[in-house]
Amino acid sequence: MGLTKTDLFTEEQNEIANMAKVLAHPARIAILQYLIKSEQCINSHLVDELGLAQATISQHLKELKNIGLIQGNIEGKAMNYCINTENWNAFKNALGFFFESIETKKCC
Amino acid sequence: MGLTKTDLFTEEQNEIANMAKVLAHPARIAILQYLIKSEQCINSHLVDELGLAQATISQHLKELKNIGLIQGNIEGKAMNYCINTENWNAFKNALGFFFESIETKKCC
DNA sequence: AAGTATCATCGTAATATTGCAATATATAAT
DNA sequence: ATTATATATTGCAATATTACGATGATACTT
Repeated sequence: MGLTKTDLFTEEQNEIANMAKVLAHPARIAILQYLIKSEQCINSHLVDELGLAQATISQHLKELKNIGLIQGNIEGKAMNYCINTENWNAFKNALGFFFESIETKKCC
Repeated sequence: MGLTKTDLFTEEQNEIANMAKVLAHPARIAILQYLIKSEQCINSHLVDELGLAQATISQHLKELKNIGLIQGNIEGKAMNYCINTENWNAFKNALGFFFESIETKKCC
């Protein structure tokens, strides 16, 4: 079916899954790493850097922007994307909280 | 096309994406949270807990097992799944490292 | 042995994601 | 105004993911 039954799960569970989904593609990881490294960039740089078509990269950027991990500012005919630090930290904390929630106990 | 071009990216980028992909479904988050809470469980408990079909849950458990986040031990006719603490920590560190890699700088 | 319980696998249907060419839009340069 | 540059959007083809019924495999029960 391909249709996730989100109504079966808590809001928290759906949110964590949605955050993870945005990170679930190497191109988006590469974009984020490039943004982190260069502090800012424009789409055209990424086309050379990643080797994907311009349309594809634009699509990945859109997803990153939708979830709030990056933000874009128009600069002439170019587009300056950069990390949204506030949301980046929110992501880090949410996923960090999830991973910390385990108390190391014995198991089977 | 639906086919990720993994050869364009570094091994690290593909690994992070693959880790995120496993977390990118609320059912798998729910399973992990349930495992954390109850220390162990069997498939049949999860069917009651989650409201998904047994086949579906078995499929999600397989993905979690493949990536190493959980491990299963046969116990009679039941199956004891539990968190693989070692790999759990590896996940936590890898994603943590990724999120820490940013130095808070000014931006656009 | 026959029946029951638990979990995995297979086959299939439906939706989602990825990728790109073509096109649209907007600004800068000439 | 026309052309060039940079990015977004649209439409489409192909693969991936999700979900589940049916079936298979295994072990316990009687």
